[in-house]
Amino acid sequence: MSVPFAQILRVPGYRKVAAAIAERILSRELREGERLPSETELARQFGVNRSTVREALRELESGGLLERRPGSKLMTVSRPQHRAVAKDVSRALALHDVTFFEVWEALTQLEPPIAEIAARNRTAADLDSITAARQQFAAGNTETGKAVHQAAEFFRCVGRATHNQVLALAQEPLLDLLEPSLRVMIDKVPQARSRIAAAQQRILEAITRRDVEAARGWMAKHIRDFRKGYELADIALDCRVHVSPHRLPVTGCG
Amino acid sequence: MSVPFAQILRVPGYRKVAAAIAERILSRELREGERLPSETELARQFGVNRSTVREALRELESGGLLERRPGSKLMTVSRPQHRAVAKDVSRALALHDVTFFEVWEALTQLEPPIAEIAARNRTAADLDSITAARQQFAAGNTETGKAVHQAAEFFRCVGRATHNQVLALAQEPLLDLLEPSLRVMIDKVPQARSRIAAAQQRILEAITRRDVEAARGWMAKHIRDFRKGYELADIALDCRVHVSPHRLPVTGCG
DNA sequence: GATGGCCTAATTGTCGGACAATCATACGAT
DNA sequence: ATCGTATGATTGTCCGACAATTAGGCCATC
Repeated sequence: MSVPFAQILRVPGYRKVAAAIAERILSRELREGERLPSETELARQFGVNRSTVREALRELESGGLLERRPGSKLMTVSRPQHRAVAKDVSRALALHDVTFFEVWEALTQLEPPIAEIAARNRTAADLDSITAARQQFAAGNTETGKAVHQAAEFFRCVGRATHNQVLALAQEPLLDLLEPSLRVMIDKVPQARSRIAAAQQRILEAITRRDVEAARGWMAKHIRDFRKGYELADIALDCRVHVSPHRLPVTGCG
Repeated sequence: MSVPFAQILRVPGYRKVAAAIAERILSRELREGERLPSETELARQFGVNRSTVREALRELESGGLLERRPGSKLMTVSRPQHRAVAKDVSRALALHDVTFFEVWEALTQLEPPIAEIAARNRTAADLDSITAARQQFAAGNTETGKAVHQAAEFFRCVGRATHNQVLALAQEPLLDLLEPSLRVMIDKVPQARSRIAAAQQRILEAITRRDVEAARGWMAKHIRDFRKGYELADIALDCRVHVSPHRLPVTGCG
């Protein structure tokens, strides 16, 4: 057989339009908060129909490059929010049959360094937010769903304290995937709440006195403890993680 | 001031349709590869216009939940590809003014554990692909762009060898963000190629004999070396990373 | 001067219909 | 069995339309 021909690629117009707008955003030609022209105007400029423009806008909107400020009509340029991007990642991982063990292993590797760097770089404001998260969890008399959310929030605050966006974003999907199983665990294992609260306390103390070694060590122990909790709760480590679907209706009740 | 009222939320139809389809995909009711009904049929079922359905499809398509098999008309359900998701993450990070230092620091924390776990879990097939990637880079007489891509490919192969999708996906955005600056570095620092090749060789050897300590250690050194290279190339660590925009035209030349 | 009401124009969300180009499929010819 | 053809389905794109909402200007009132 001779050299195969390259595929003929037909790119639909809505994708070209989306790509053109996306390029201007990525090149900072369009800056955050800037308002996009109206759909009619865009259609005129690109020389396509408004329907085509709208399909392109949906693509950009879904990617987080455009958003509509609440109560506003025109779309504004925006930077994809970390939470939204993380949701996409965790959704992808869940669809790829990621096991709980994989998530736990990643946490094992990622969280201790995060704690260490947080101990090194944290500011007073970071301490405040971590403390607040810890206290909210330690209050403890909340329902399971909220408690789980608060436990995740503690990790998020520590992640932000690293002042490294890459690390902070990297842990977000893990927290998403952790959440559902953590909910089961907290319900099933009576001592889980107090153990988590104690771990948070020690981590917070270490970060407070900038003790990088202790912060890393306690965080490592904290993660190891999770695994024990899962075993106590009879949650198999090799079963698939799930993810709550409520992502697209960011704006809730229709 | 009294308790503020909740915002009135009006969810447009195209988003409801997208959410409804996404939910069926996430719940595995619609399985991968399954073909979606035609737009007309979907419009009939949802009781909306075809234009509305199309906007919803663009949203799902952009999120990677739907794709069109090449040369096919109907959309099929798909799981978001890791590469595509990673592109979104790196794009988001770039737009959030992530500095090169942050990327490097994340690599410092993430890659050594990946090498260690790869050394523990690698199969013979993994060794083959890592070896192939190493050889392609070591051949060395390629142009800069290709060389950079091959260097990243080495990391990818090691990541896959961990058999942990979470870790493998976590490093992908870092490689995307590394690429542009690595291109500059390889061009400016003459000895860069050989040093990278040597590091790859040692890492590969360690992974081959399942020496987890050595794998972690050499990888750590490899990453530290990157930093030296950047200093030699006069690339400031606190400058923003960039990302190539060619993401949306996955299908190239229009 | 600030506030609130009112009017007009602009904008979005949605609809209906239309058509060319392409794809899927069955049928028939060689 | 392979190739050409006819037919229907599907997508990409267009046009035009309309209700609901928002933006912005103008004016009266306090």
